Amino acid sequence: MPAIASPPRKMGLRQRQKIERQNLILEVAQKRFSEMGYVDTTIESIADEVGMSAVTVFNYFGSKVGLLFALVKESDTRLLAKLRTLPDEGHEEAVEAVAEFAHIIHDNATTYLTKRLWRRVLAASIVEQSSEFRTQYKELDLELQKQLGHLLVALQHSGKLTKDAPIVEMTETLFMLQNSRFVQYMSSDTISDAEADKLFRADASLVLEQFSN
Amino acid sequence: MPAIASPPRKMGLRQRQKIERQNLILEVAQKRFSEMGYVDTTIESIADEVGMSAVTVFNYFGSKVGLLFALVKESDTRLLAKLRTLPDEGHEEAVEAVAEFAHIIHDNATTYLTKRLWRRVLAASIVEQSSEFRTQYKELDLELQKQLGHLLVALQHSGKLTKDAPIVEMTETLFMLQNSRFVQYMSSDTISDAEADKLFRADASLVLEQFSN
DNA sequence: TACAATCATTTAATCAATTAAATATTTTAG
DNA sequence: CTAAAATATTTAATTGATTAAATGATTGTA
Repeated sequence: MPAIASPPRKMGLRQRQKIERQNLILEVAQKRFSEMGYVDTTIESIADEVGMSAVTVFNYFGSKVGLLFALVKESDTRLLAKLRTLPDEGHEEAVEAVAEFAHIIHDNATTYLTKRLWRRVLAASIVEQSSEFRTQYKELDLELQKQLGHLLVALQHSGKLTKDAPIVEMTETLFMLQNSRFVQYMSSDTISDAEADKLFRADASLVLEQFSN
Repeated sequence: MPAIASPPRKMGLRQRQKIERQNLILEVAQKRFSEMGYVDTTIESIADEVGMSAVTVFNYFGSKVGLLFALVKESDTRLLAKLRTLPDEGHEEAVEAVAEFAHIIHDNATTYLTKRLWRRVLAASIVEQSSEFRTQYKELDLELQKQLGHLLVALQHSGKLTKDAPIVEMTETLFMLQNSRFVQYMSSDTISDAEADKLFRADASLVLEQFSN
């Protein structure tokens, strides 16, 4: 996996090194977290591999979950890029389109982090009261929901949804459903992609059907 | 808050003491967790108050979250008792009935544990891979979903829902929604009961409306 | 170039959960 | 009633994240 940002020129040595080091840490963290799992990866072991002290890693990312969240941030960036192209494509059915939306999210998520790591992320996003994590996570959710909203509007314009469909409420409810199916999917080691997809389609049908053409 | 079980007679001293001690620990844990929060309550401080060693507490409940989950179990027992009486009462509307179902869950939950503690519980239920916690939590969910199913069937029988309503799918989807609104409610310190209620009603309407009489 | 102010990194300490080893209590069989 | 077996409890490590104190490097300025 590639580093996030390349160090821009015209920057003090300090800044340059900082970014380089951060990327290095992220790379190693991603590898070790994925291979060994979150708990069995000590910050020290990461620090050792990149050749600095554990406290330095700590200083960069604030805490162990901070490090994990930094990884999530990378995955988010990519996800949003992919999603923004979605409403343009023509879809046969409203349910199709919404299922595709969900699929992109799942696909992006599992490509970058393991299910076990996602569980950590989800747990942390619930529990870390104030701190930036929860905020950061909320913002992503909000952005995703907005994208889903765009999608529904596009579907309405292309006549796949009726004129009187309550877009705002549907967006809200569908997003909730997508979200909880995501959690369900990540929480289970046995559920297949196909099953997860099927479950969400059933949800979406119940909500969309009455306003579909 | 009362102890869960009273020590039955005709039981070795050991068994007797065990139950007494467990209850004592639970009582103190409940108090300290609620007052100080989960992180700022050390097992040691609980042990001190009940006059035993920290390791003993550990032995009884396996781990710190184990102790928290033991508290949840108590709350579950009460919840199920309350819910089982629900389908009997007559309801004006399907949405009403389902909203009441959700309300009972929220009410019971907040009566017994603080929101902050619930976040810990939710997080742990996601993250504790195999171990009994996840299993235990799943079982409760299953039982709750079953109750919701009963409720929908009752609504159908009393003519509040149409004959052709797909009960199974609706139960599944509504339960997912209820669950995620619960998480949302617990995750936010600012959202009011009324707001949470309103959000879930909107969800439920979207699902139920087309099959309501 | 030199030097003070900043910022980074490291080494040393803390703190709390968990685990292991040692000790004590109950139970049970004779 | 008593000693071995079974079970509980405690005291003594261990471990790993986080924090504090000390050390080192870089930058901006005269």
